[in-house]
Parts: sequence; structure tokens; C-alpha cells
Amino acid sequence: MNKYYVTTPIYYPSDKLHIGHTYCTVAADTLARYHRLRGEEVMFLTGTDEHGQKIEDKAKEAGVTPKEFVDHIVEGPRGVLDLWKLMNVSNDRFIRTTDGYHVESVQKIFKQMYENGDIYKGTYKGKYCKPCESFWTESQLADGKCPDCGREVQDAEEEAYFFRLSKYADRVRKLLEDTDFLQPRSRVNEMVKNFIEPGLEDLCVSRTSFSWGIPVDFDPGHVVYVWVDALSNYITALGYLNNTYHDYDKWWPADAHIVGKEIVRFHSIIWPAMLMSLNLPLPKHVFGHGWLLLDGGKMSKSKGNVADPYILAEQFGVDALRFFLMRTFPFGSDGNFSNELLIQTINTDLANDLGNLVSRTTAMVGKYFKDTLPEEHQYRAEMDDDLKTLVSELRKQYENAMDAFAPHTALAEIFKVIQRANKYIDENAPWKLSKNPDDAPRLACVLYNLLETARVCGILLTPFMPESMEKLLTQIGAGDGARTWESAAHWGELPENVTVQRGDILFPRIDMDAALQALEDAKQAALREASGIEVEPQLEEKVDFDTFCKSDFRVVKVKSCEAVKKSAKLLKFILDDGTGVDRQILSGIHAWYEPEDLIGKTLIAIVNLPPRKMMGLESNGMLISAIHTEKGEEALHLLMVDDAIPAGAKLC
RNA sequence: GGCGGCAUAGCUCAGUUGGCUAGAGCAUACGGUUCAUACCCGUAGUGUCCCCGGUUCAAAUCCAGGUGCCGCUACCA
Repeated sequence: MNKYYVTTPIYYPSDKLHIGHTYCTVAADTLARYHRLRGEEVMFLTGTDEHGQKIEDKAKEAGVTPKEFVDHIVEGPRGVLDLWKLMNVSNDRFIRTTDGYHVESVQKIFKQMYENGDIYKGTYKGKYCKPCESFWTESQLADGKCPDCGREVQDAEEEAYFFRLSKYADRVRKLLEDTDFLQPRSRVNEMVKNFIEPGLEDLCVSRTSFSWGIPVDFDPGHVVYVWVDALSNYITALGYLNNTYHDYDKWWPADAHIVGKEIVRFHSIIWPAMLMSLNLPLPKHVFGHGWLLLDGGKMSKSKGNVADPYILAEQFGVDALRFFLMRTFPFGSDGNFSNELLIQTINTDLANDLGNLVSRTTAMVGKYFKDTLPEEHQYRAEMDDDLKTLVSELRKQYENAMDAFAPHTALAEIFKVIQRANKYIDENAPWKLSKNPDDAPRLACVLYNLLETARVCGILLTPFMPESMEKLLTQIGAGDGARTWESAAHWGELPENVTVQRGDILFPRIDMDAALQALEDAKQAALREASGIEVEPQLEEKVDFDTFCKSDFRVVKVKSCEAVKKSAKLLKFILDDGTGVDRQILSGIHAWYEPEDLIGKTLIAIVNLPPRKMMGLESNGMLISAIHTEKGEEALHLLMVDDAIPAGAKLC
């Protein structure tokens, strides 16, 4: 039996994943499902790369340990695992670089490379900022100064381990230039010109400047730096040098590493060199796909232009989103993502062409034949052969495209056939045939041909849209034998007297304007949640104008302010309210303000509340503040107004 | 700065090794149809193929130069 081992990169969980990660994983999933459909045994691996300075920093910021931090992003609500579950990703294994077996293997790999002389100890030159106690590389500096504090930095050296990447330059170059290892081909030139020709330098593979990493077990203080740690996942997940898994021999070398173009370098140069050093076989292919661009630019959190796969999948359906990603963008190049394009693609291809084809076909079988076709069919070559030939040749076209990492081409071929089928209905006008009972055998044949077309397309679309296509195949009455890869190459697998099972609409049409509005609302809500800012909902109940006017708001100036003894929260204010008589107000805001900072400020108070005693002191009114919740904590800001406003000015 | 990529219809993009009157889908207009999810089918277009030279019988395609956008630039995940 043929085997197929496919991987995604392991993603860096310093933030929630976005549509770009989803794109890559869905592509790998589609490939995995395609090979399973073909009857091959498949290993599909994905995971997360959880070490490094950035995560250490982010965890510190959040006040949790690095492990707690990544656990939350990986396993927490709407985390990585949830996302892949939502997207119906069929990975067989999930590796986290913090998993014990991976740590064990990486330490052994590191040691092995050290012992064979490919890893050696050296010094890593950089810049040091004394006040920050931070080590920076030349490229990290901001205008030649410390990016954190902006002060001068000085030359410094750090002890580090290096990998003899230079030693493998020639072999890697041959691999890239003389084989189809790296795809698409256009990336080869880029790698050779940019990196190999200028000369490969040895690579720093350990760090002492942070500790969130796999310790170098024979040299305390050093942790393994990203490359050896992350890239090794493709073999440690199979049990290489560990006892958790035992199928390295079965699966390695991988058939395809699917990666984004930004990490092609690591997968096509460093990773092969590492494997050469370990004397292991090389993966068969690395495919560098393009990026999804938003407004023509790279997606980034800071630009706030990240498309959230959760929102999109919830609104349009997982299969529709998966389909859109694979259908619209040539896999090797960048593509412009937009919500309009997404909706348009769903409406045109899925609702209008495919969904409606199935709907109208099964409806006619129901209407004209009470859901079951008669056995007698009248075939008419001059009318039917064009469609039949197209369908019969489809699997071959599809296979060629899929094997060439061109899922978008495979889908284009399928939709040509679907469009031809819709035209076929027009040409044969079944509604006219239905008027003459003598035409029943012809009508049955026309409808049968349409069901067969839908069947073959349904099978071939299964890797892209697993759930919807299962429904489709059920609706057209396809039994198990008529759903196989084998059957997709044969015309006539449905029984002549097939019975359809009309069901729900497969792909509902989407109202563009309403959907865009809903997306915008969801985005705003997510943004609020992400920033952790929540405000109290507005009151439904109306207050009449007279009642409102009874509240006497005044501008007041703080003459003195001190903490109330034995109280954690209360501050005692003596205020000038313009009457000439001091007003005393107590306010529970010590958690947010120190009394000395408030003296002299111009604030707002309501002055006609009945007096109230707190901690034995009388409070005559209330200072007005703005409150909201931020990251689960209450936040409060006193309303401070222009000091030019005189005390006692009335608000209305 | 260096290296690389991209530039084709209003929009998103195809255009293999130079050989059409430069294509497809969407959007637009008009016509047809009524089985179906207001869907499907047909017709109609529109282009300085970024600019300027060159090679050639022939250039969107190859070469040189220019413009614009993007990516990488090695220890950044």
C-alpha cells in the first residue's frame, strides 16, 4: 500500500492563529484527505513551536509561566486545537515542542551533531545594552541604539554553539538546483541567489540570553535555539530517538512539507543540512505556498487587518471557507483576500452552480419520477457524449493537478464540468420531456447523466469539503461503492433505478450586504474582546426629562484630599463648589488614585444627593467617574475638566 | 544598498518552450428559459498586455534600461 506523510509547519503560539495559518493547514489537510481517498495510508502531522524569547516575554507580560501561556493558546478556548477541530482538520498527530518526548529527542539530536563535529562552541558577536541587560543583534537595533530604551549599546560577545551549515552548502545547492525537492520552482532561484551564492555562514543554534527552551544537557545555561528544536519535530513526532512513537522507519522521509514562503529558507537549506549531518534521508518535497494578503499588504496584528477564521467559518460554514481558500488562490503565489471575494465565490460556485445543480436535478427526479428513476433509459450519443466524456476524463485531470500541488487547478477542472452540466440541462430541457409520457426513458437518461456528473464531482470534491460532499452523495443516492476513488473514473456506477434522497440545501446563497455587515459587527465585538475592554450595556428604561433635571451636577475644585484612615478604598475630598462653603465628599477610588495627585483638579460632582455617612464621616454628594472593565478588571477614571471652568458651574 | 518576485479588461487572475483577431470568472447590458437556492443558458462588449529601446518574419512572452508595488537580506518564530 502506498504511504503518504505530509506536514504543516509547527505554528508559533505567541498569538491566536489567523486565516493564513488556516490556509496552510487546510491545504495540507486537503492533500492528506486526497491521498486517503486514493486508498493510501496517510500520516498528517501538525503542531506548535512553543519555545523562544518572544513567548517568554509575552508570558511575563501576562503574569503567567511560559507553559501556562502556550497551554492557553494551544488548548484553551478558541485556541489552536479548537481551530483545527472547527476547520475539520484530520491530522493524525499533533506535536508540541514542549512535549517531553520531543525535548528528549532534541537533546539527543543536538548531542549527536555535537559529537560528530557539526556543532561546535564559538562566540556570537552582538551589541549589549547595560542598563537593560539585553543582548541585541545588529539588525535588532533601532538607529544603532537599544530598541528598548534607546541608549547606546556596546560590542559584546556571547558564548554559543554553531552548526556547520557552510559544510553542506554544495550538497544543498545540488539538491535545490538538480531535483524537484523545492517547489514551486521559482523559489529555487531565490534561495540560491540570496543565500547560497553569497556563501552560507554557520548557524547559531544555542542561546544563553533566555531560558525558555530545551536545555543543552551537557552545557547548563545554554538552550537549544529555534532551528534544531523546531525543524526536528518532523522526525521526533515519529519516534526518532524517543520511545513515545515507533514509526519513524515507516514514515520517514516525508512526502511533503507544506510551508509558507517566509520559511522556505529554513526548510530548503537548514533542514536538509541538518538531516545530512544526522545522515538521514531527505524529505521528498518542500512546497512553499504564497500568502493571503489583505488590502494588498501582509496581514499583521498591528495593522489590525487580520481575518479571523473563527468568525468566517461560523458565518459561512467550514466547508465553504475551506473551498474558498483552495479555489481562489493559486497555491504557489500570493492572493488578495477579501470578504467580498469570499462571499462571491461561495454564491457563484457553491450556491448557484454546484448546490443548485444538485437541487434542481434531485427535484426533477422527485417531481417526474417520485424520487426513483425507471430502469429504462434512452441514451442519445449526440446529446450526451460531450458531458459523459468530460466527466470520464475528469479524475485524470484532477489527479495531475493535485499531484502537482495545484489544488486550485483541480477545482477549476471540476467546475468546468459543473458548468457544462448546467448547460446540459438547458440543452435537453427536461421540463419539456416531462410533458410527453413517451419521452420518459429519455428523461430518465438525462437525469441519470446529471446524477452521475454530480457523483463524480462529489467524490473528487470530498477532500476539500468532506461534510458537504457526504451529504451530496447521500442526496443523489450514491451507495458506498459509488463513492470510491476507483468509481470516480467510471461512468455509470449509480444503479439505473437509483433513488434520490432530497435533503437540505447544501450551500445557501449569501446576502452580500447583510453578511458584510454581520462580519463588521463580529469584528468589532472580537476587537473589544481582544483588547479586553467591556462596557456596561446601556439602559433600556427611559428617564423623563424632569427627573433628569433634578440632578444637580456641578464643577468642583479639589482643595484638599486625603486617605480615610482604616479604609482601603476611601478618599476624603474637601471641595470648592462655588458656594463659599467647603463641601466634603467621600469617594471609594483609592485603588486608582493617590490623594496628593488630585489636589487642585477640576472635577464633576452631583451635589444634591442626601448626605450619607461612611466610616463615620459625612459625604455630601458623589464625584463622577467613567468606568469600564479591562481584561476582567474594573478600571476607573475621574472626570477631570478644564481648569478654566469656575467652581460651581452647573452642568446641563 | 544587495538579491528576488510581480505589473494583462472595472475587480480577481490565466496566458506552457516567442506563432491568433490577447483569454476566463465576477461585475455591467440585452435576450432566452422556468426544473432549481431570483437560479440556469446565450449574446455583447471594453485592453497603450506598466514605460522606453532592442533582437526577430513574428514579442504580453526573449534582452537592456526605467517606473511602481511586494518579499528576503542569515542568527528575526
